[in-house]
Amino acid sequence: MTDKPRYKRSRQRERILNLLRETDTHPTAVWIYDRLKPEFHNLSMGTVYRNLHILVEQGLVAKIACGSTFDRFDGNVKPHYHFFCEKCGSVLDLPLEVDESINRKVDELTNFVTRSHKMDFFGLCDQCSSRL
Amino acid sequence: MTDKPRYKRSRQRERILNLLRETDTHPTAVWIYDRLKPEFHNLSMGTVYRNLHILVEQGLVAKIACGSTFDRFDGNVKPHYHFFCEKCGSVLDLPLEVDESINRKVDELTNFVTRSHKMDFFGLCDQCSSRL
DNA sequence: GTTCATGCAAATCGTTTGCACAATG
DNA sequence: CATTGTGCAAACGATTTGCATGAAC
Repeated sequence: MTDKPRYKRSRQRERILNLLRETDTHPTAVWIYDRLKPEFHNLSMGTVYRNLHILVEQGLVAKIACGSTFDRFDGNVKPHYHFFCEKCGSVLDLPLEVDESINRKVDELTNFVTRSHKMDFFGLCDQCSSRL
Repeated sequence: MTDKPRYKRSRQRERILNLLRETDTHPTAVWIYDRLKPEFHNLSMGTVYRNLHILVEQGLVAKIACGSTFDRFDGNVKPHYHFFCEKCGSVLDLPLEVDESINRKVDELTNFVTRSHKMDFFGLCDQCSSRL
């Protein structure tokens, strides 16, 4: 067994975290890469992914699994629900309150031990629905 | 523009559908492939994926996007929620009623037009929680 | 100076696709 | 016979990893 790593600071990781905290667009790894490339002109996708993984592990960033194609990342780790626009593909935060009590409801109906849940909504966003 | 295809019957596709209807384990493409390989000894993953895609398009099968790694498929197309065991990885159906009214609630709180939602629960399944 | 992070390229994994041939209607 | 389905292998896209070098502590 190897010891758990004690992470050292890295300019790249700090910028990735800042970037994620500055936006609410739930960026992809390439989006982050493209944004940071001018700043770190030798940046590689490996570095982006490695740091995203560390940030998720540290609980500073959330990974959003949307479909099976690619991941998005969220600098907002407070529990909240997402809306996926089926037309433009954007991912938006919902002002809907997170209902933690529903976890207990599942426990009552089953023999499972529920730790969390997530809820995703699908449809047309603000912009796309007004352009119909 | 090409015309929409008029699907012909295929023994492979019929077996895939039956297989999915006979199980509630939400199989992956490889699982289906492995099951059907003895029956069709020249079966290829391409055929499995192509047929799964057609079945989804026909509304006979649902694709379950879990995480970003691989897909699972569900022969039960009636709306229902899923439970993902974080220990053994199994995916289970929940006897929780699907709350369609929550879509309208999102519409009231936003300017979006919500067509559907999905809810996934995470924790320990029956078997895994009793073995602690 | 030991450990962790980086950049690069190659590898991996699930899935998709082009093509020649077989099966369906 | 016109069209769709199959098997095979190659291609794909997102992500991961091995390795030598560089930065952090």
